[in-house]
Amino acid sequence: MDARKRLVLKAIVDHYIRTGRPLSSQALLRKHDLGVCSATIRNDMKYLERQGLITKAYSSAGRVPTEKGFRFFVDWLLELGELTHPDQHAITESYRVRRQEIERLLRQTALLLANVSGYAGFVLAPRLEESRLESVVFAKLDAEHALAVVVSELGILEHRVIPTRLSDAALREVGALLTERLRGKRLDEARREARRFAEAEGWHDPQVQTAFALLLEALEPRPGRRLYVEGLFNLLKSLADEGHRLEDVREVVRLLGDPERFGRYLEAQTAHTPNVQARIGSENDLPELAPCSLVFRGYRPSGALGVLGPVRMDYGKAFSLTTYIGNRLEAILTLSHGHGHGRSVEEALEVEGEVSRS
Amino acid sequence: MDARKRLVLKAIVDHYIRTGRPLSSQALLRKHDLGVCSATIRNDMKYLERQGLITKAYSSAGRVPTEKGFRFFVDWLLELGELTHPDQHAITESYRVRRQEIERLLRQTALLLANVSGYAGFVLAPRLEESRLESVVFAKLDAEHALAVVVSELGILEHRVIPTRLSDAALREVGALLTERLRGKRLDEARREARRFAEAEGWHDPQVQTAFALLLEALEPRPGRRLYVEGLFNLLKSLADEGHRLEDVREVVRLLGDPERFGRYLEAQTAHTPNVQARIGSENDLPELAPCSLVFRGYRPSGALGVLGPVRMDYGKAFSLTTYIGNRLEAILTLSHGHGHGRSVEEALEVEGEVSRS
DNA sequence: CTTAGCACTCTCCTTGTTGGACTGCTAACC
DNA sequence: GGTTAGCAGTCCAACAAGGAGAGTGCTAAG
Repeated sequence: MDARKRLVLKAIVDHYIRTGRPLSSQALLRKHDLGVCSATIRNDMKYLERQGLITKAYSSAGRVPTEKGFRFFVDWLLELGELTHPDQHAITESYRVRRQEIERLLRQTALLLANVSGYAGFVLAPRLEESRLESVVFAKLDAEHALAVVVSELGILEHRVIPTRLSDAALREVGALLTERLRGKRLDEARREARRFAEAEGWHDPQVQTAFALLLEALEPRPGRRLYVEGLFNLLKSLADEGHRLEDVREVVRLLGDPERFGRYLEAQTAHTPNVQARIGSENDLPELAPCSLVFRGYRPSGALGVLGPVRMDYGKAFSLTTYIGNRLEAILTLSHGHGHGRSVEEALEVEGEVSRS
Repeated sequence: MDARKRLVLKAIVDHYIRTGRPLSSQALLRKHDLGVCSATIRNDMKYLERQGLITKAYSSAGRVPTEKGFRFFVDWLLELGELTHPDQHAITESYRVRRQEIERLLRQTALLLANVSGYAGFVLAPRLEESRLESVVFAKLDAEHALAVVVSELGILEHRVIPTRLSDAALREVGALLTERLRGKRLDEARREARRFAEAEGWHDPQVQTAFALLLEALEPRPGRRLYVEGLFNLLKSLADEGHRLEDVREVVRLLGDPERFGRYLEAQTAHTPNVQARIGSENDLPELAPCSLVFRGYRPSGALGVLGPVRMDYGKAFSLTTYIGNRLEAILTLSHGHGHGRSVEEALEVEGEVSRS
């Protein structure tokens, strides 16, 4: 395909992304002076149409990109820019807010993806099963209850109120013992270990037995991974602009309300590569996503994030943003590795700043 | 208004709620044999129309209720039933899941409202400012960090990772002291007291000062109250069935994504009475809620919950459900009062069962 | 107050018409 | 070969017109 044809395709996609309208051969020339007349453009368009890259709504309408056209655009024509300075600034500011637990951090990230992109943003939490346990802490709340906190290298995984009459000192002892035995183990290993531990005859005190049982319950794997979705309104707005019907859109909302299903999908899609990818319209295996495009990537360890917008989304921005925020989040999460959890976000960002310039 | 006219109105509203279609005088007679002919019904309809209770889309269409008609229906004609047994069972089952923190409890409740009603469900958290502080607990996580937990009578209000090098013993001492001084105070009083405390010269250790500063930050009032919304898909589905356009519906979604605004509205609406109320369509002061009806109530202490559905919602079910779940939640929350927080939900439910029969 | 009957109104669906925006094609041109 | 000019052809979108059907409003009688 020669340069002019690519330019014609790019012009059609750009125009369609901006306006949502078809582009005619003459209108194209009005914008870009290619030094040829409209008939030539029409011939090019014909070629592109034969390739399945563009189509027309009816025989004498202007051309719009097909999904294949978007795909070609994304793969070959998209100019990946940097995020604008204000956007970068907003992201930095947003992460600057005090120390975070993993849950808040991920929700914040989803919000950020949504706000900056103008579409919906989502973050799939890492597989906590695989993170390594750092400590188990008990804190006496009142005579009858204590708080059990499970901390991994990623931060606080779980905190649960458990009923126990054990003394503060006894609780601390149990916590210390558990921490010593379980530290560095993956969560699932830790669970097995703790279970063996609880069943061992060595520990006769029924109070301790009960505390263990409850802790094990707190360690129990969640049915699915957590999924944070924000910016639903943005998504509805763009899909409305694109002329979609409420009946189709609501199925998208249903999917986003089903973390199980959507999470599994994201997991499958990021299994082979952590790189930024796009799934355009019906390229998505989930039929309800047909009106949408997904731009997403994996992040270490074992998570995924991205934005969900209309097929005619601003892919350039979506790609930059997903890449950028993915790097940030990865830096924040992996920096706490081995340094004790809860490291200040400011520190993480400073180091990340260096990393990103490398 | 005589009995037959009321019956005609009820028939029209019932039919409209079920099918979303207008009801003609003849169709009405086919359903309910009133012993009169269609012309009589038409006269009744004319009367109801003059009262502004029903209307017709055009001069020769059947009648549909106006919002005023719905209001009359809700106020005078609605037969308040009990929840069906399966529904009650589902609710009980759902609350039976282990001990909960307030956040999980409220989210769970919103989910329950959504699932049982088939519309969207929401829960506005109580004004935490007004709940009385029970204890402040610190737990050492690692050399550099500790977890600060603020517990009120409602349960765990806030937990934050704070950086501190204080020893475990010192932390416990600070916690005990704080608890002693602050217990029983309202959160805002406690904050002032803690601030005085921190500024008092008596405490010179900069470490402790820092810990205090961070704790104060954790006590800082959230910008707004928490709002939990679930079942958005349900809402979109009903609004779609009602023929609403995506453009209108998305404004509702926008509102629900703005806890600040929606929360303030609920607060204002429940300020005068905790009873179940309905706001039908444009009775709502928020213009974007015009396509919806709100059925809601307050619950002690100072919270609100309810369902958000289409104007042609099943008000009977919405009322029963909101009442029932409100009572349950109230029982769970107020029972923990003074008994130490985190009381088992099972116990609360048992007592609640007795209350509801009284 | 109720009824029967009829005229009337308005929607909904189909059909037709027209203007305009584009394309596709062909033949000539470089 | 690629490119151009011109023109025929296609299709939509908007509007108008007409007919069937559903349901009301009204009037006069019971």
